[in-house]
Amino acid sequence: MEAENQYKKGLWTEEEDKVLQEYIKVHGRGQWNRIPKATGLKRCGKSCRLRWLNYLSPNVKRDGFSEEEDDLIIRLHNLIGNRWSLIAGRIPGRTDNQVKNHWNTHLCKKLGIIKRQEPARKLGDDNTSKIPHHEDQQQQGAGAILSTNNSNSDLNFLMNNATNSSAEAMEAVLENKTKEPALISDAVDHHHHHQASNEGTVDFVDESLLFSNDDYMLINSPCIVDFLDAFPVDLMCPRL
DNA sequence: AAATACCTCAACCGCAGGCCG
DNA sequence: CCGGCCTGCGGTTGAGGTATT
Repeated sequence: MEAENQYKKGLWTEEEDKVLQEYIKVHGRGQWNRIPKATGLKRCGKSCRLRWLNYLSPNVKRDGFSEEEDDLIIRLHNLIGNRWSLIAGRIPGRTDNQVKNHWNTHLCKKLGIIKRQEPARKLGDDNTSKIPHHEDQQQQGAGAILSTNNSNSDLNFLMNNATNSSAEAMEAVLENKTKEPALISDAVDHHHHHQASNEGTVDFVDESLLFSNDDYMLINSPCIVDFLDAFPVDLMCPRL
């Protein structure tokens, strides 16, 4: 209780920023909880981390979002839902907070998405509501199916409701995800094949394959761009 | 010019998961 | 295995700025 009160809240001052920057210049990132003790800064470690990651880090871009970035965010959101850190990780210079704010303030409006008042339907809880409503898909994007929790039960749901060929594709992807990370192109091929033979259905791809390793799955790589092109917004949100 | 409404985004909060002793 | 600590994530809040009345 008392320990919490010793920390300041609210906007950071230039002075505080300088102190934090100096500390990180010398000691590097991490060990956030040591910062208040080491520097005398009246901020908790969590606050220091957030300030650095969202504002002070030289990697953070401060200018407005470009059309390309918007497009990327929309596509990724349709694929994986509110996984802001994953989305931000694919957009150089953007933080999860920036992406989240940008989505909530600009892109929602742009897409005409209305936030639902009722709690999100829990997958697996209710058999009668397992298949997403068309209306829901319109409002939140099919990616919202995956947004709350990509648990095994969700995965089972997806598998159960996928068409045979897409389920096979998923299985193939899952089998290979621990071995060859770049099998995404196979998934895309599979998708194209499936799309050609089965118009109007929605395929699924395991996000852990997509985002499992930062070293090889850069969003700007031809591979991931191909993949995103294979999942256009209108496919994921059929009547958007 | 003042009051009010609206918008944006930095920061906070609570929770979950990983790590370590 | 358990508990404590740390980090990271997503949802939410609210201060400050801007637009409107």
